[in-house]
Amino acid sequence: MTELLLARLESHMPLEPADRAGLLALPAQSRQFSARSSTLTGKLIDNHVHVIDEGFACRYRDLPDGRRQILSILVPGDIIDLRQFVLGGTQPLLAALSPLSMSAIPNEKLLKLLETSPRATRALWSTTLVEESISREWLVSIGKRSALERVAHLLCEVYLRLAAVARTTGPRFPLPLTQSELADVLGLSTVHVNRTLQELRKSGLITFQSGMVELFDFDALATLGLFSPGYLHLRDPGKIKPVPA
Amino acid sequence: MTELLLARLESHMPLEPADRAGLLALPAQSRQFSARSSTLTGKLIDNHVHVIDEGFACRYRDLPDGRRQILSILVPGDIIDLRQFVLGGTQPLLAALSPLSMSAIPNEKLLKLLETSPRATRALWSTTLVEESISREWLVSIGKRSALERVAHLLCEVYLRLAAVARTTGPRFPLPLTQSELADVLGLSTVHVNRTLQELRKSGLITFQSGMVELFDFDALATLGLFSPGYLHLRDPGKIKPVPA
DNA sequence: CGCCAGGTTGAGGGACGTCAACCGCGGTGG
DNA sequence: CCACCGCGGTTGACGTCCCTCAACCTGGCG
Repeated sequence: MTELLLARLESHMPLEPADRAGLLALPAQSRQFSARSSTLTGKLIDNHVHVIDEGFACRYRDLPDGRRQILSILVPGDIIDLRQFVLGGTQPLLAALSPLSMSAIPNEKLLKLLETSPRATRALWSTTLVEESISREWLVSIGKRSALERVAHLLCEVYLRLAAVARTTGPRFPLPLTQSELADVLGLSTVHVNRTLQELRKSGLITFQSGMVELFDFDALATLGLFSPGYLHLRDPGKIKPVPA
Repeated sequence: MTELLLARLESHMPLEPADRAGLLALPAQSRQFSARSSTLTGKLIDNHVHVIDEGFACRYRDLPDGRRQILSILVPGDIIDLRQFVLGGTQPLLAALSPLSMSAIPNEKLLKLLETSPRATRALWSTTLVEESISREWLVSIGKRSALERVAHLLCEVYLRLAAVARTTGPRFPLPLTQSELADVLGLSTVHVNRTLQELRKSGLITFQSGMVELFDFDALATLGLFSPGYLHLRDPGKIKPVPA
């Protein structure tokens, strides 16, 4: 099993050596997905739980008339189909936002681990609770934050989430979303996202070109977006400090 | 432990007799809260998980400048502080929307059960996943649905959730929210909620007075709100026909 | 009887959406 | 090697859904 998932689990709650060993003993089959923005549904291995090793994906829901809402952005270390595994039923659609590399763990192996390790179970449970916490913060964004605040908030969030899995280089990080996809994340129109990004650029707070973001002043952006990192449940949120302009 | 919680757990996934016995053996202390719209934070019993037996509550988040977003509506059978129990950290604020009756289960008893019953663990895990699923559907509402659609959708959701715990009487059910609170649920202003409710009343679809709702045509409301009940993960969604796609 | 929270109504405004171009660029094929 | 194509980004004009502000109304309650 991937080290990355282990780091993710431990970033939310501590584990004992025995749990760690059990998790590391899980067999993982590596799998690549190249197509961008294509649906992943049906391409994942049945009866396996997938962990993103590299790349970005998203969950989304379509309304009958073509409206689309992106429900979550998935980054390295995120677990794709835990909720399907636990809850069953139908889940939101999945799409790749970039080339993806994933590890697939057979459900029955995972099930066996969960039956013997309550702490590992709680660690996995925790990851789904953190995701829920993020969903809720997005509710606050879409419900109450202005367009400018929403964009600022999202950039802060993604920055910290990527920093936690060492996918940032200083103040820069990849965010392979088109402005239209960003609009579907934020509950805005493409045009308005465009104008909002321009405003942030003109303020000298960010750059955003070809899927790469640079944050020139994280603190200012956090203030602007009414961002406070508690909801991400990172154990060391203060460790990451931005590079000033 | 309350029968209600057991019914809730089994409404999402089947349990074995042993699990059921373990859950029923949990000691529960009953607790009443009378004040309406007051914060519950600090009034719950520490190191206990609470289950709502009767009444309504909500989770909410305040922004520094006074904006408020209600993140979830909690109805009988919902578990209040499972995520605190599993994940720790800070959680959204809680408020009572009506007089509340709750059962409190000591954390350590629950912990002991979870260590011996993986299936009960998954059942409880499932309840948090269903809540997440609801949060996500709210994201779709606030992000993409019009005001009229949002109100219609919410009423359909609450109706089915209450029906699942036998808190509806025919087409009528309690919804003890002011229009201003409804606005904070739906990401709208109070005034616009008022006008939207009037429109639904004039269409003959609903009545909504002093915290009681009556749905005259659930199917029409579901169609209007682009409502499809899958996300609630009820095992018996009734004879409600879903909206396609 | 008066207060007050909640509900209702109207006028006016603003943030964001829609529509429709146009641009720049990488990919592709002739 | 260049013409073409199409997607993503940008811009302007205009429209609208929803917000804000500010009354006023209503009913329950002390």
